[in-house]
Amino acid sequence: MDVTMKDVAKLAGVSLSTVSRVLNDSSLVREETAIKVQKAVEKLDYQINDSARILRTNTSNLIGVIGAGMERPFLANLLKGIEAEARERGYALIYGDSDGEFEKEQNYLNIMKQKKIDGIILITTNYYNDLLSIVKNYQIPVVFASGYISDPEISCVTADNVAGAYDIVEYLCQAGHRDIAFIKGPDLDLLASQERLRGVKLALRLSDIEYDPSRFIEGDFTFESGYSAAKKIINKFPDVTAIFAFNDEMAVGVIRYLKEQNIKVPEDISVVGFDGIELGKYIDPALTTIKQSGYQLGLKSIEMLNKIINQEKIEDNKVFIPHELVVRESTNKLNELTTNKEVVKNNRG
Amino acid sequence: MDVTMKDVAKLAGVSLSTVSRVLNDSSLVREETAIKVQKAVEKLDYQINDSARILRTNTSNLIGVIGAGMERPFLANLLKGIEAEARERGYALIYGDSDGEFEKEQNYLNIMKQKKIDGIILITTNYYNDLLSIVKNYQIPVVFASGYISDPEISCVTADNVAGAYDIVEYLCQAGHRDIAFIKGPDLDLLASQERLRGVKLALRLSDIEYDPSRFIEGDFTFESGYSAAKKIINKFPDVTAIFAFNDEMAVGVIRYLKEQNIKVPEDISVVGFDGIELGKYIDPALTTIKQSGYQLGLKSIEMLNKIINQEKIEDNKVFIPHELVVRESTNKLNELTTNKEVVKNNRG
DNA sequence: TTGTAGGCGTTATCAC
DNA sequence: GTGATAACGCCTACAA
Repeated sequence: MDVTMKDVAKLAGVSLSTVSRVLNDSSLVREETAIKVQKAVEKLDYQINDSARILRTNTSNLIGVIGAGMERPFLANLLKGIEAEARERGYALIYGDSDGEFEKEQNYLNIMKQKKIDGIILITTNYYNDLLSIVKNYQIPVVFASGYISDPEISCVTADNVAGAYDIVEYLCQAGHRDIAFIKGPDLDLLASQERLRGVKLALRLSDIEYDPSRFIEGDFTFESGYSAAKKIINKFPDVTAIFAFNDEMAVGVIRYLKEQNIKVPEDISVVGFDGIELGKYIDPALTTIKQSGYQLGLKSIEMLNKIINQEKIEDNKVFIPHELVVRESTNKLNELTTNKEVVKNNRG
Repeated sequence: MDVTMKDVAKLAGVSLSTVSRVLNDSSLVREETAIKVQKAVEKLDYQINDSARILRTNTSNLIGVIGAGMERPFLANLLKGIEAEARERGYALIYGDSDGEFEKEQNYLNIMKQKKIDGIILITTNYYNDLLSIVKNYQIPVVFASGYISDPEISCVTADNVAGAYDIVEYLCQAGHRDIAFIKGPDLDLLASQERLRGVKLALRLSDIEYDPSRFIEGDFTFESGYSAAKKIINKFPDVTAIFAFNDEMAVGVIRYLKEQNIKVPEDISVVGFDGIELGKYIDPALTTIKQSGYQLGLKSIEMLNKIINQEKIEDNKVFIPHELVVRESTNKLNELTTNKEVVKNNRG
């Protein structure tokens, strides 16, 4: 069996409670005694038994994360940010992937409840409404990190997808593009993709361009889906001058397809993405996109969750992280030569 | 307070022990009673208190994962594979990023021990020897998933980095390249990068090419480091005909730099990577590389760990996952035209 | 300032 | 088949 407090107490020649006090930095213990205990702890390499502590205190310093498709670069960085900030604040992470299936989400939620997690970060986009009612019922502090949740009781941290999509479409329109095609996320995605869609519609309306649903091809945020969506677009709408893929990976797929067809980017068709993943700087042509920081998103999510757990006052439970339009090489003004400069426009925060 | 077994027992009109038996599928309980209990469980939406169970049984169904740089596509897929297979086998995951720092690794190891994890997957490459001695001392089942560990007591699952690197260098040599430059991983990486280096040396020797250490530039597996390493290479060795970056992201960085210098890939310089991430198919030119499946690696790691935990017999505690040379567009034979076909050569495993 | 004792929610060992 | 009851290791009144 492992070393327990009892062993430490015996070695230090004090009682159990004294050991406990020392371990919990209770001030009411003589320095001399504390040192004795510390020495015993080190000598025995004592490690607290977390289960016993949790059982007793009902608080675990454990945060649950339920996500889906976290291998996408943007989300991988989100997870990294979550982990770093959670560690910083003394939480450990228990992580589950739902594959976007409600049953798995539900399942993880139960497991996490059983483990008495202090709070939970949800990154799912499909069945979030069902999830919310479970979470509310369980009374677990929760922060959504994958989109805007209108329910006033629920906290969320997210990029402003509506504004971001608006910005980049406006940019295209101002560059003279009117014949634009779009690659959405999965129709099951009720958050980011829907929000970006709203931003697009808004920008189109203000530029006096008719909204044509048939110009929105469904993708699934992978390279491959961008590639095949591009094929459909080129076949159905040979006159497009610009394509907006709702994330960078799909935009990369688009660019690949266009190259194979000897269609020049940006001379023939401009291509833009969303997210601003690192890769976008290195493909050719470098990708014009809306940049947001997944890492930052993760960090802010934990920050907010921590406040909720500690019942601190929260000014606003809907938080937007900054985004910016980054113009690189994959876009140009209609009937103009390409400019290769990287320009940062419109940095909101 | 939450619903406990006591509440269930009361509602079902049975004793605590009976409830426990039902929950643990003990056969020695009358069907009738079992149903009564089940109903009470559902009615109260009873969830077991995991801490109490762990405290009592000393087994947690929890697997710890300590990694670093997990946002890299290959490793993100590894994590995905780990998660999927762990879930499948009834484990939950507790995940920590060490940033490649020994102190953080050590710290997570302690936290995980306190949580009574059943086993641990280590994906770190720097201080693994120090980690190993701690893990051994803690007597926790462990599987390494980031390289070959020679210690016969330690299990590992990994791609055959030596053979993979050998294969791709041999391929370059057979295509007539003798003037090759290399971009290693960080010198701190004592596993994958070192192993690939060994494979390279072997292939060079067999092709009768002198090993010149100055032709090995240190990178850190990022796009950016590939980009800047390429710059150094072109300046120092203007006559190279091929560059082998030790992972795909760096290879993408190389290709970007070469394009900016109007150096044609593969006509002027062939470029190869390692890992076979999805992206490699979509950049232009598509990347020749050694492909291995991170997902598969994760899956096999959990499979092995599960066996160790259950004290099942293990035939071989060193497992290699398959790799294959995938020839795409970024390489050609010296003094020949590019071929654009994707060819799978040498699928071992 | 320190020690004693009860209980957190389970499981396991006894009896019945 | 079922039911008491004693741990598991820790925290926390309360007592000293």
